[in-house]
Amino acid sequence: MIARPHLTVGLAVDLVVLTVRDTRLEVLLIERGVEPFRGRLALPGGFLREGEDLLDAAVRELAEETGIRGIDPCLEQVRTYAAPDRDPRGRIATVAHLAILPDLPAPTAGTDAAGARWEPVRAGSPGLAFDHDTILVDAVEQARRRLENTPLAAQFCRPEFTIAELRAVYEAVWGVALDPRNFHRKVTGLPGFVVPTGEMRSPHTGRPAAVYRRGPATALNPPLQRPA
Amino acid sequence: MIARPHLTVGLAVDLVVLTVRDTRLEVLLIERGVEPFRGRLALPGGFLREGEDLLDAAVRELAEETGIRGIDPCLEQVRTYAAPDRDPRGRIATVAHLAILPDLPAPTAGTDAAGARWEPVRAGSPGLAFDHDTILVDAVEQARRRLENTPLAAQFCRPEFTIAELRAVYEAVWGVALDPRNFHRKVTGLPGFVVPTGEMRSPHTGRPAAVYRRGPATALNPPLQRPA
DNA sequence: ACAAAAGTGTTCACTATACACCCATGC
DNA sequence: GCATGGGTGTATAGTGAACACTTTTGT
Repeated sequence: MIARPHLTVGLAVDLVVLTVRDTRLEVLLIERGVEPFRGRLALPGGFLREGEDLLDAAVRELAEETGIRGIDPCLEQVRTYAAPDRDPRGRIATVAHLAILPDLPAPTAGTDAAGARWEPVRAGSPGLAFDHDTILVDAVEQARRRLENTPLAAQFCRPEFTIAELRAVYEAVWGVALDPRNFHRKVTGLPGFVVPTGEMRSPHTGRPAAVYRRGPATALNPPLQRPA
Repeated sequence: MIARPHLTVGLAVDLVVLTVRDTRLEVLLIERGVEPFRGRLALPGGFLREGEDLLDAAVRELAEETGIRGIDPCLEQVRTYAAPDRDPRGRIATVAHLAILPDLPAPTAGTDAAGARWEPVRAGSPGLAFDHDTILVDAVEQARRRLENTPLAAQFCRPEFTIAELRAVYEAVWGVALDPRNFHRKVTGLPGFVVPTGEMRSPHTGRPAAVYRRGPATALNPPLQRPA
């Protein structure tokens, strides 16, 4: 390490906020209200402030730009992007974060954003501003891996949920169909993943489903294997 | 995103360089030659320069501070650390990188480093400078996970290696004993992990072992499960 | 001959999958 | 009753751990 920095950069956080709506995986995007890329879709995010750590900044920006707050911040780093030419404004590095939320009321546009809305995660190229296409792909891949090894999927659900709702999350994120019977046994068998509340919930038609809450487990052992 | 950065920070890379020597997992540390923390052990690293991306900087710093170069840079990001008070010199963020190398000749001290040497990775607190204790723990954990899912372990070995050498890597990094027979079958059975060269190598005593090279696989399917 | 290390075959327990089946509700 | 979705039981195939055993070298 050298005593004096040779270069200072702007340091930003960007957020890939994922949810499952109507069995589809969707991402929260904003329409940029300022240059550069005014009018283009982009991930929410912004610059760090004095005295702020990365997570503080991510939580704050999410609230400012989309009105989403108060959510138990299920936030983790994806990676940092710092290519010299990634931002036309100059030398700016961004630390990408992954956030997983249950289906929520429509977001509200905030500062510097002309609009905020959910968009389905498509395979193709959504044409986002900056290098946000790359960031989105990396974050979705990380979310898929996390579902295998951590109880993260429960974060996509409201605090109380049924096994079928949890299964819908896995099917949406992985893009595969899972056997409802075997899935039920697997997750209820994994210690600490979900705990029953004792209550029941009636679907539109059919037998009522038991209601569960998130369990204390922090890692899944053994992991849920994603079908090849 | 806001048009003008509210804060600029010094951006550094730090390197957790791991190797396996004599069946022990070791990390490359430097003795700091300048303040702050002069004389304390630390991870090699340094600031980004104009026009450099993160990987460029990591490769350059490794060469400058330890004399290690020309190695196929098996380098990946761990995460970014940006707590406001993590560096007494001011607001400095660092992107930690993980590097995996085969056993090499002793490193040479370079600029700003009074010395560079391998140290065993201990469970306790090595008392490194800055927040490097935390970074080291995170990086080792990432290395352990990578061994399960990627052919990364082969990077710990020289270009040509025996299955027993590869097994020694897993045992050192995971800190467990593995069954030589089952391990042999597993890795030779995984498509693309290792490819036989046809040559043999005689150990000090005993039957000669077949020599292998790294295969083309980039992910292990199915993953090698680490014993609980 | 013997020790030591490489590599193979076989057994056994455990796990995942597929799917038949039963249960509880709305209409 | 019947359709619909929730949940359980069970047969079967596949996988991983344990370990006896054979092979090939140095001394």
